[in-house]
Amino acid sequence: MDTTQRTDQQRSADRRRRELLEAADRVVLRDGPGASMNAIAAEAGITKPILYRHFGDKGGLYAALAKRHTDALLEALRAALDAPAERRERVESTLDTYLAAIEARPQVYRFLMHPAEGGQPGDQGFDVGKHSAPLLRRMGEELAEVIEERVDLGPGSQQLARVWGHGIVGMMHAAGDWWLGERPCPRAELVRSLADLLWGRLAAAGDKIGGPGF
Amino acid sequence: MDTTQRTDQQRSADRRRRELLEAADRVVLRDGPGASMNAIAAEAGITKPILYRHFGDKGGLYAALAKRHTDALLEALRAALDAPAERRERVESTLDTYLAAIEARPQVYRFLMHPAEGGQPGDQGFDVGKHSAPLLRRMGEELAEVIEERVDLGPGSQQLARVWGHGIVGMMHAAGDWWLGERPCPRAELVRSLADLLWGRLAAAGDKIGGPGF
DNA sequence: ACTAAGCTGTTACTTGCGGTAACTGGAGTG
DNA sequence: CACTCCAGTTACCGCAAGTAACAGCTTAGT
Repeated sequence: MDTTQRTDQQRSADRRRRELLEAADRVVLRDGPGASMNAIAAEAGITKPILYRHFGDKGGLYAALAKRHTDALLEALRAALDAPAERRERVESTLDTYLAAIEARPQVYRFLMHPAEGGQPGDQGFDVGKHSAPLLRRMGEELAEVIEERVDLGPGSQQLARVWGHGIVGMMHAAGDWWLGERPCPRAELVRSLADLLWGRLAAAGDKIGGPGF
Repeated sequence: MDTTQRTDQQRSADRRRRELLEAADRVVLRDGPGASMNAIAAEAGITKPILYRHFGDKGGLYAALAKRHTDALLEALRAALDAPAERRERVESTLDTYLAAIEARPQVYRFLMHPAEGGQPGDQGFDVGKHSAPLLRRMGEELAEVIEERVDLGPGSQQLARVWGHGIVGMMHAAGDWWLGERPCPRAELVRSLADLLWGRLAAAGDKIGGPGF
């Protein structure tokens, strides 16, 4: 027996797991994030307990599912973040990468960020909250690292970089979410507007009429 | 019959509704957002169907509950936003108001923003997603209005103001969420860091060592 | 005073989900 | 051939949302 056999089993288990995840992906993208375990199992051509053997509980499946997309997105963002270019260009490219991703696959995005939507009444969502947050947190932490590592911020730089990392990610996320819902302008314009904000245009702008402006 | 009688009934109904909401508030703050309708009804000293008569479904109760806190918070933010002071001071005051609010009542905050957490396995959360978003959206829109109304942004100012409104709110939210979880620094420092970010300090800072920084 | 609404409240039920226990059939190994 | 693993199944439990259908009290109409 042994190592070879074990690896064989493990391989087949891993393959199965991937198949299950792909099936789950299809269902979630079709039925929205409120898809039931039964539905996912049916799509995969099997029944519930198998899902539970592989993923523990619904949160586990959700986590595994989210991890795939999350990792892919983070990879893309890292690339944009590490590209050789000036800071402004790099910021814009990162923003654009993120926005292009959520624009290209809004279903995935809504699953990651706003699970437990789009269901009929009586719908109970996934095990929300433990997974959408992590994506934003991870993005924030990664951005913080890059900032701290490349930008000279003087004393207290680490703290500052983390605040900024999470703050910028939140800005990107909220603006992207709103933009995705209303599509008030082309992507490039949104990117430029956000970069302008980060570049201090709010502080530089003059007051409009009476009294001190915001 | 009629108006007088109706008003009487309506008054008593409204009072009842308020009592129910207060009971729901207590339960949600005690048990987390996963509280069951049964538990809420029990806290109010009555049983489920009454809740359903008053609020339609769980989403309705949730919405009503969220609206109270949301309105209160927005009121406070409006005050900070409209105070007579310079722009930077006003921005800091608004940030501080928001952060003070979530710091003072983190349970309420988590209920508004991250419902469907803190439950045991098998817990199905509230009807998430339809309510946490609205708060952020409303804040974003209000901020956008204030910006557009007071800051001179040249052509395309309305679009730009909305982008910034949602972006800034998202920044505040994400940074606040992270800060509330880790408490890495006093509130005042967070406020200053975020204001610095909005004031373009990221753009102004120099690169650290090799190559163009972020 | 008696009945008819109309309110608040109840108990008891249905439905549908997440999650689990216990059984079934087939493939490899002495 | 017996024995052990597995993938897989059916059938079930618990629990929460939501819904009848019924019970009592207050109030109005005649």
